[in-house]
Amino acid sequence: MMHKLPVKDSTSFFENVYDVVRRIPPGRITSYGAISEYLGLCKSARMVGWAMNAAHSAVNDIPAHRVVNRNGVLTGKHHFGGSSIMQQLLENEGVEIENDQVKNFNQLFWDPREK
DNA sequence: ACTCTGACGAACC
DNA sequence: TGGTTCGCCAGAG
Repeated sequence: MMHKLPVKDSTSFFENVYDVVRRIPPGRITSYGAISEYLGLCKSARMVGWAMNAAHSAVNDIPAHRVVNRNGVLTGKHHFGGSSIMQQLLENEGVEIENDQVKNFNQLFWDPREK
């Protein structure tokens, strides 16, 4: 049978985003754009951030704090229930942050294609 | 069916 | 250098 696909299947871009984010190693960070590019949504980085917002509601252990924008700025920090929660989560992993921006962004950047 | 909204990013002025 | 506009497209109202 299976004439129809399940309501939500693994091809859902939500799942794809979550899967990538979950693979971000602690102490590393990546960008919305990198994820969207990796998923073939290259010009739809907004969708990634939007999926993350949905993930926030979900119970999943999604390290959303490891996803920042292309400049390494913690643009999503206000979605963690506090103004500095995201920053503290990152600092707790050894990521240095200054003025809401990740220091050594280029060095800590994790490319989804790495592994 | 339509309009508005976005945790982005790049182009444009 | 920096603010504005546009593209992207799925959800919500």
